Amino acid sequence: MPHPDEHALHNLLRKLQLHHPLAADDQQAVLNLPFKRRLVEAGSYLVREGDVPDRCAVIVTGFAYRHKLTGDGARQILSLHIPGEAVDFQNMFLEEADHNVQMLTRGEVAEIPRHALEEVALARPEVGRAIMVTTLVEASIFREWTLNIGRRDARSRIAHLLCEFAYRLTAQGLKPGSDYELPMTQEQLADATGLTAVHVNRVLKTLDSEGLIERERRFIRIPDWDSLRLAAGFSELYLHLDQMVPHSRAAH
Amino acid sequence: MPHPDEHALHNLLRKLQLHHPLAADDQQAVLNLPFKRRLVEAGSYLVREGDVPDRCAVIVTGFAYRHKLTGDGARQILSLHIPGEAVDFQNMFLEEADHNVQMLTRGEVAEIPRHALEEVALARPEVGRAIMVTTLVEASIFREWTLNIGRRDARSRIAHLLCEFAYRLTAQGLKPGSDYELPMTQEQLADATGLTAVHVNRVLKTLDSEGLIERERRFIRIPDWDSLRLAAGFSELYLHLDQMVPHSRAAH
DNA sequence: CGTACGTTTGATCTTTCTCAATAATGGTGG
DNA sequence: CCACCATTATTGAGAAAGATCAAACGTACG
Repeated sequence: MPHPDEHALHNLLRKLQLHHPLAADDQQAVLNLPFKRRLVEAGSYLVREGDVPDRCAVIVTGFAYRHKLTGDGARQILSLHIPGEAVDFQNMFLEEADHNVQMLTRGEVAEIPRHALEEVALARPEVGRAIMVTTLVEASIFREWTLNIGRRDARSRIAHLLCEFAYRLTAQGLKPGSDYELPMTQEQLADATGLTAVHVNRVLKTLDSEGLIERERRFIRIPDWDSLRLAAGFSELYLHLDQMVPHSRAAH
Repeated sequence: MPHPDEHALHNLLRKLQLHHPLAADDQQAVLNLPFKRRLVEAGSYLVREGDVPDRCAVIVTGFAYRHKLTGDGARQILSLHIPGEAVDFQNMFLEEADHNVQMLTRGEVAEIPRHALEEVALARPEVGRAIMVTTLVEASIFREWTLNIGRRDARSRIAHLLCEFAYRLTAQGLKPGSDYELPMTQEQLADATGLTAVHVNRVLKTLDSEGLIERERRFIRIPDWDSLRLAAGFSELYLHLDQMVPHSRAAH
């Protein structure tokens, strides 16, 4: 939950500046963007394949995921999204959405009209660039997921996803402690890693018994960050968090 | 081979306009970009992980691929690139390349200084938008590959890659006939699909014996486009080739 | 407090991988 | 043009990771 009187786009600004710091007036321009707050249930769609995007949803609270389906109805989750992230940069300049974005949990989004966003991006080159950079970082994460699914075994894949999520939460200032909630069912975890739910369950148990993670409901605690990183083959360079305090240091 | 007196950036312009048509003066601005031609051997690197990008390579002739490696040295090919494609849009606005781009074949590239490209993108919003759109389409292809590797079986994966390559060649005007050369070893095909070379070989033979493809060296002929599409679960929407003549119609 | 959803577990099956050997192919120097 | 070498393609046999099927167990929430 954000502080009640905190600006709904504060998190978006934070996210943009993770990759491209902005001057005070550019910051203000982002915060001045028009938007409409909307409460959304778990499972509700923020974007549907085939939609013509006319607005851009920013997550204020809650979590979302991007996915697409094969002709046979198999689902692949393509990315996870946390508060502060704009889920429509990927679609905004295209005619038609090529995938779905759905809420993982209940939450709140701020919807910014597309034209307002385009106007600011054009009038303020540094804001435009911040959007571009943020979009490119997302593409970098897509690539890492392809590597993860294509070339790592089940144990590493899941460990990698757990590392990435923790890292991104920390970067966004959303993870004060050494544990966090991973707001996904094992079925969703399976669809994110190209596995089956049954196998995900077994791998989670293995990671648990190996002492790499501790689980309580969907809360994950990572007792030894370096061991999990090793198991995952995780390297955070692809997140392009240049100006960040490294997670491992923050955790000590 | 391009016509000898054809402009080296002609193909880039064509590619950009596949997704976002440009006015005459914007077109001219693209063609006026400064560049240096360079001959490159098969296997030479256009981008290396860790590079600070200061120029953007456009493929004039030949083919390239994008890839990254796990800590254990396993390679995942992330995308294929054909003449006219700019290989560095993904890195240009980031501090540091997070993956490699390597030539698949011998060929020629035109290297455009980064600052010149940024200047044009800024001075000419429509060119900037064309670059943005092209980059987003690339991201869409990354997502389709994740789906392909995560949720399709080996046969569909390979069929899908064959469909995509044919489609993109056609869109770029590089495939006049009903066959094409797929300039990859089976090992590279394996790294692109998350399989092993041995299994790729077996699947290719299966596709061949099923009559879905005919092979002669690395030339692929697709006798019945619709059957291969079906086997692949291929739908071209993710390529965002809005203004294109559909391949199936062009093939009739 | 019951129902739907999510998790856990076992048994068995299948795809794909691994290892290993052989056969083509293409390019190179003589 | 030919012989040679390195790379790539093909094939077989056996192993393994992960999928499938099925059932039981938890637990959140209306």
